[in-house]
Amino acid sequence: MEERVGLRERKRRAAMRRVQEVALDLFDEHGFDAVTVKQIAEAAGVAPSSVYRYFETKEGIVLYDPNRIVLSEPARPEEDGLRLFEALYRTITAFVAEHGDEVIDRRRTRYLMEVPSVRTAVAERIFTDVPTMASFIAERTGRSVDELEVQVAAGAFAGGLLAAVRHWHAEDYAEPLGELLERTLATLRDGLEVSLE
Amino acid sequence: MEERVGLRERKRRAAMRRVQEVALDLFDEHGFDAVTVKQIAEAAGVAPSSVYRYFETKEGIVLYDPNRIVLSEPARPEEDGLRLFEALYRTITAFVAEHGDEVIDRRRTRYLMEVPSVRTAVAERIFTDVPTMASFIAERTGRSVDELEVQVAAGAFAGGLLAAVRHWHAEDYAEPLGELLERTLATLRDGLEVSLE
DNA sequence: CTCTCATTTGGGAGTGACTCCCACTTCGGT
DNA sequence: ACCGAAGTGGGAGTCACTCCCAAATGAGAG
Repeated sequence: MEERVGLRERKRRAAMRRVQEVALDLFDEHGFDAVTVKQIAEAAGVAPSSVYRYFETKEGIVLYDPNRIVLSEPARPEEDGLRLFEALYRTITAFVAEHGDEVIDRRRTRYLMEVPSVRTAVAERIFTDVPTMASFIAERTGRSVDELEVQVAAGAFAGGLLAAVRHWHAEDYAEPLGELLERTLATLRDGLEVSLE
Repeated sequence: MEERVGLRERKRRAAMRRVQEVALDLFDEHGFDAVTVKQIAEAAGVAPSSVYRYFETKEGIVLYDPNRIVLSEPARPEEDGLRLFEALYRTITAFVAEHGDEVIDRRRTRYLMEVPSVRTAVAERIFTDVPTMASFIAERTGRSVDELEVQVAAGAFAGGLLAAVRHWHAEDYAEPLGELLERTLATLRDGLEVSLE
């Protein structure tokens, strides 16, 4: 399972972490908008063009999660036969468990939630995954991806989860993530009306 | 109810419509990305700085709806005492009824749904309204706007509706909008699991 | 260990969205 | 007709992002 990684890749990742590090330092000091990519590149000792190669956009510098685990394995076997939400719940909580409550790098998160252009980038990324989510739902429920209900469900999920995370942040991470997710999924599962009575 | 509008405002709106018109022409011919704001301004006979004054961004040119009716009156009286979804449903269908099925200017819509940067702008605008939606929900259900469930519901709504509109577009507007909305709201109301069984 | 090839990096040149500013025009009310 | 307010044109500038290519540097073969 260990991915083989040469010097090349190691250097690249080191550089990326360094760039992100100094970028966050500069952002903390002057604010996201007041810092230029050129300044970041200089401070990190790389060329501006390299920064774009690494992160695509300025927002990407904040978005990048060096510890990210790709959990795109096409559904774990033990989730087969479960109803939709049970499967989802287990997938998500497994993910959270692996990371502890430290899914969150507070430093980055502040920008993810508060700087408008970065917020937008986050939303965009989440909604990029809507088709994937729709496939997942379609698979679990035996429906077609193209059905309205499936699409709406996927969109509602994305929107609901995004709102939940923003709420979590707004309340200063007071509620344990696990609990929060459970309540969020329950709301989505049981219907918006019922759960609001 | 008629808003008094002087020559100044009339000229401004005429200019905006003209700019949008020629912009869409140019987009149709060369593609959104290949057309510069300067070209649009020239073709419309205004200064580039005016275009930005009017629309804020290039995407804003497409977003702008000259026929938009502001329906932000704080809840119509006849909706009082209704349950959340009934009130929502009536609000939305009333809006649709007023506009016929012509809520949609096909020309603009194509760009709203297909050009990445414009798509993003649409999503952004919708999610800008989430706090408003949350207030609406909070009011109707006697809960606090700050509650997780309320926030999640508002986010899920936004995401669900966005997905519905995209589905509608993807299917070439085959289904009547009223029906589509009814199914969408039903899915959100009754819960994502139930309605997918 | 060395040579060669495939990648990656640095940095220069350029594009275009968007901002700032200010002199000039034009509208609205007296 | 006149004055003050608001809008317009257009010049100058910033910065995110792209394209390109020559120089540098790992990776693998012999």
